[in-house]
Amino acid sequence: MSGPAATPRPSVPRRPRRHDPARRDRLIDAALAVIAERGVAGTTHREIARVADVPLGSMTYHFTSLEEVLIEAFTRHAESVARVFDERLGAARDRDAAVEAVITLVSDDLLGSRHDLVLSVELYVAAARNPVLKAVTQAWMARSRQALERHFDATTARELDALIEGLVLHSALSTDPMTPEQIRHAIHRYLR
Amino acid sequence: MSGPAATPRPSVPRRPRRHDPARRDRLIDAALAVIAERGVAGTTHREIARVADVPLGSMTYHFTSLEEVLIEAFTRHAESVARVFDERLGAARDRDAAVEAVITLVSDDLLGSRHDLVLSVELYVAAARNPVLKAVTQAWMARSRQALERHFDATTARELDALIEGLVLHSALSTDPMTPEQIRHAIHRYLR
DNA sequence: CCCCATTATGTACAGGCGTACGTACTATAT
DNA sequence: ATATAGTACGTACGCCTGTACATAATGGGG
Repeated sequence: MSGPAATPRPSVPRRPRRHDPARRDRLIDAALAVIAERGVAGTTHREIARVADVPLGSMTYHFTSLEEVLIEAFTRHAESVARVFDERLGAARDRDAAVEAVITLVSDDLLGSRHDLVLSVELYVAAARNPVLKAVTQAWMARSRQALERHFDATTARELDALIEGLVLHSALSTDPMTPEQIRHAIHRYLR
Repeated sequence: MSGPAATPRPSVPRRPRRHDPARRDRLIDAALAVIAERGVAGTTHREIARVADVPLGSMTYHFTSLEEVLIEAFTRHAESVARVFDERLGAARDRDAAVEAVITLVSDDLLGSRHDLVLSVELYVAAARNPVLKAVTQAWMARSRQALERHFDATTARELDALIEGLVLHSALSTDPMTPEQIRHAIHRYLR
């Protein structure tokens, strides 16, 4: 019989170590996926680790606390949405084009992704209790308003921003969300 | 020496039993207070019991689960806000008065209470994952729209409702919330 | 090529959680 | 006055959590 030297079969096999330089980034994306699916309340170290397929210990190595994970995740989300906002409005060359950009923004970008929609509302709630997240939210809002001010005066930009917020949230929670035509109608009526 | 009959000093004194018929109601209000202060995520049987000053066992006696507590609490919140909505708009006798009612609603009733504000956003998030709470939210929205339709056509009512939502949420999250004059300006501009 | 700082991995621990349940008390109907 | 249903109270159990930490492996700078 062969000797006991033939890999004594450890009761719990240690999984092979992986070379994974972008792991921290992946963890932040995994966190966003978990938040979108289960909410901040259901977001745990273990669940994020499961989704990203890394051991639990990896979470505490890359982040000092769960709060840090949430902050990094929401910062990334806000940045991502704000960038789309900037791009759409930056590409508009006159006021009419800007109005169309806003309609597309609401109908396609914001309402098109349930993922992003849920993340935004989760951020609003979290921001109510975490000063850092509140700052993240405010920076995001300021950036949106600034993008609108490329085409509209300050007062209009602020009010239009609020209207966008309302249209999106309202549609998100409704059984029959507003159609793109209805979105268009509302925005045109306000800007008429 | 006196016999051991002289109340043998139980190591943990049992608190006196109280006659408390309205306890279940109080628990729902306590739940709303906890949700407003700590969020749904921080709402536990024990915390609600602490706030209401009842033992833990009282929670499981009056409610079959924590989810039931949340549903009852949010239902009460929605009902309370909807009632104010109804009353304000019901008292308006013409369209101008209705416009004023909407402005008061946003400036005073909705933005005036941080408590209610937080509860509403918490409900939105919870509704994204709980079908019962989603129904509660939708019934509330339908009722608001119906109240508006006493004075405005259906399309205007829906759009105005969205604008209200946006103005409130936007102000709630901002460092410098909109003043009543700014609220008035936005609503008049949309309805002009 | 080798060293070692960096990264990966598994596990232990203390605390909080929802829920179940046995017991004690009391208001009310009889 | 007594029986009973309803309510109040305390506590135990198993599970999951965030976090700390000991150990192992690797790849890039000298």
